Amino acid sequence: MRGGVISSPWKKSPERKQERALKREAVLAAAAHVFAENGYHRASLDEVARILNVTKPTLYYYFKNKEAMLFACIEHGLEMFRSEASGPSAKAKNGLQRLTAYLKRYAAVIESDFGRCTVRISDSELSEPSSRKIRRIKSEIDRELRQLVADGQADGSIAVTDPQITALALAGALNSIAFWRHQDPDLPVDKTVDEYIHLLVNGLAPRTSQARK
Amino acid sequence: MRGGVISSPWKKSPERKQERALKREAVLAAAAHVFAENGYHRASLDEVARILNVTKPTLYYYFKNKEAMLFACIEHGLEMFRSEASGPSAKAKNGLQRLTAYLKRYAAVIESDFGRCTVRISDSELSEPSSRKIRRIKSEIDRELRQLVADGQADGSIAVTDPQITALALAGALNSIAFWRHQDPDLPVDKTVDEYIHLLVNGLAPRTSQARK
Amino acid sequence: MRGGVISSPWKKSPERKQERALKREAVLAAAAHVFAENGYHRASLDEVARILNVTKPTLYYYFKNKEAMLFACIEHGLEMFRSEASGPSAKAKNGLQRLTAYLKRYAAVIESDFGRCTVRISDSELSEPSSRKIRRIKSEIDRELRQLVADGQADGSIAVTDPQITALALAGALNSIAFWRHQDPDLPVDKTVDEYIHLLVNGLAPRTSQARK
Amino acid sequence: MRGGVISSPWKKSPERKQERALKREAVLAAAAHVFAENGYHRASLDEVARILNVTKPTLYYYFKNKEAMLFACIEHGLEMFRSEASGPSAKAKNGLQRLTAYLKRYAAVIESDFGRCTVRISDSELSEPSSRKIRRIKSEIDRELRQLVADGQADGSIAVTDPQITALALAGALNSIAFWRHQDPDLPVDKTVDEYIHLLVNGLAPRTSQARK
DNA sequence: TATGAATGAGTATTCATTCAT
DNA sequence: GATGAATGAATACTCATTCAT
Repeated sequence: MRGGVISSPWKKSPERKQERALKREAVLAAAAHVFAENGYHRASLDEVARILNVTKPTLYYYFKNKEAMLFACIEHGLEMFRSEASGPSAKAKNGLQRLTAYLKRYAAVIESDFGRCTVRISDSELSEPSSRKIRRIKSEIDRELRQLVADGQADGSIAVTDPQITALALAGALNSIAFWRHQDPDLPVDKTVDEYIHLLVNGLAPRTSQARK
Repeated sequence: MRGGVISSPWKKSPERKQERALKREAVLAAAAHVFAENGYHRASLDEVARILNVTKPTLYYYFKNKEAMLFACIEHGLEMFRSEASGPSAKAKNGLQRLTAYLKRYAAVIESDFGRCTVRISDSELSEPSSRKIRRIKSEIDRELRQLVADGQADGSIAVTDPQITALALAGALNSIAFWRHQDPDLPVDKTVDEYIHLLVNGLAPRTSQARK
Repeated sequence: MRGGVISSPWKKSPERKQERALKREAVLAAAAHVFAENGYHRASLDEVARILNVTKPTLYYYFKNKEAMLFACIEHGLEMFRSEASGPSAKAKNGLQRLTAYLKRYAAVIESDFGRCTVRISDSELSEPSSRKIRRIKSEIDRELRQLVADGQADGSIAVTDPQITALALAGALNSIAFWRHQDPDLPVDKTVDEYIHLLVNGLAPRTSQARK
Repeated sequence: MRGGVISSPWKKSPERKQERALKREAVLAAAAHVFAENGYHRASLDEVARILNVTKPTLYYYFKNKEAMLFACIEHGLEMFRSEASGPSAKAKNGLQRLTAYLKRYAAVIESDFGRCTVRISDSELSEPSSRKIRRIKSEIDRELRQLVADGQADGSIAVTDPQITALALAGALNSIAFWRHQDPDLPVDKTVDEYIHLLVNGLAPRTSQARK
């Protein structure tokens, strides 16, 4: 069905020489896809296996658990967010510009299966230890975002009162893309993200002296 | 466990005089709570029943299905959004003020179990006919929100380019509250909502002539 | 739905003065209908109640059990068979004629809900004591039928070797009507029964000197 | 309990080498047994599993559904009827002889679990699509039987007026064996079938010139 | 008498997970 | 490395039955 979306290293025909790591990644990608689409509980390992042209037990060769898969997916997604965070924003002049650039990259990550599944799936689906780890990473990301806001406050390019809540609001607004995106494939993504960010940067209220973006 | 959260008309001791409607509402409230907490699939009717001090089949006396419960929850949640929409915003002068007032009430609804479960649970959990009904109502709400934005545009109190995407962004930002709210009970709700709305109204970028809210 | 088939003494409107016996009969008739249509296990008391415009617990005022209803139905059905057995066949001259007349009446009973449910439903659905009672009555009926065959043998009007098995075959052939009758409502009943009996009397093989019926 | 009736390829001790097809057949045989004994609704998959020394979910490895099991049972039963139909009756001289031979084989099939469950269980237990398929096959079998009767009419070896109803009566008489057979294990089967067929061929009425079978 | 309300027992079904091969 | 086969645990749902009113 969606078999085309993910390319499987098993391929039914025997190119079966790939290294374990590669296959593990393929499993992860397939899992991310299914998790992103259905959420954790509605996602079935049968479907993951089917996408990969593999049988279910095979998945257990690469992951201990369904939960381990979810954990790896989220971890990977968070990694994407973090690596994007430290992206090529050096050239940007001030805090607001750096934040804006970051938000764009953040939105791009959300478009991916890993991003969507990271954003959509609640930590509470995981066991306490895993959940704790994830929350730790998430709060680091939060902190980074908050820091960007604070930086902007410091250099006067951003004017808000509470950086923490602002960070939540920013993330929340962008995260929401993960939820309706796949149902509403008509809306052009790029334009949407730009509009989102424009709103967040400029606000609803009209500006007398347009210092637009 | 969470037995305290919901007050049950059964109460083990037989004050069994309540009308069916009341009990049905209690079932609904319990279901909304469990759905909001766990999502649809992870929610078990056993837990709903336990909260109410009732056995599972009793639930079927009031609802045909698990799905029927979810449908009623979402319908009820949407009803709350809609009735709030037509709230006391008459006094507000311009479009932006009316929109702001609306967003505040919207955020209040999200705080409730019904609101949270309406926002958190994807339509795709429902059967096609039910899903269609829900989507219809949701798009009406969307339209109302969009209309508020457009009104503001018309009277010059709101400056955005695309009212539709703006509406999505506004809703998305507020909806995100439903996802972390219960995990992070430290943050003060009112302040959070105010900050959210302040951000959305004024944007990140500082305003030269502060015409604050 | 099938509410029209059975006339209910409750009638929603209050002619509620009938005697218990009458109502009990109505319950029985409704039960027989549902049993005949669906078999014992697929038959639900909800449907019986619905037909009667009554609630389920009411049925328990007239019968102890679902099983008691079935027992009564079968008992009643068997009673019909037996009373028909002793019908106006006195005028018939010989054993074959009396048997033929009996088979016709037997077939008529099978057409009724009681007959159908008596024939369709296996004794093994009942508890041992009830089942035993029913089997006793059934074997009496068998014996009567067998006797009719034997009588015919005695007066030379019937030529078979084993009256018992013959009786089973006769009953079996007619009973089969109960199974396809309601699905195939096109076939004319009378003609069918006549044809059945003609076959049983004359056999497949052509007769040189047609001493028809 | 009835564990002895069906031999299970699982056998608790692991001779686990059998092919899937074999096991699937074993499941089917067990299901047929339980269906034949209890009817569809009273039959529980627990019992099927118990007979096979297997857990219930295992059954789902071989069949999608309880209904799928029933469908396969009936289909298999019908297949038996059809393959018997085209049995070694070539040597038979005339239509009546061919029909008689067919009826004997038909009766033999009815003795089996598949035959009994095919005959005992109403199509209406199946979903519409399945039911339709079954009805189609059944009517083919009916047609074959009818054709045999008609052939006999044509060559003068059978004298009846309506071949269709005659076919129904013949099948009905034999089918009835499926209903009392297991309750009355004393009666000798072969003799019973012979007697049935003798009755159907020669009729009750004595023949002046005995052209017996 | 009749009913609303509730329940216990049973049943089909799903799915993550294991294990021998 | 991969799979066929099997399972345990959970879960939604049905239905006959009871009981207070």
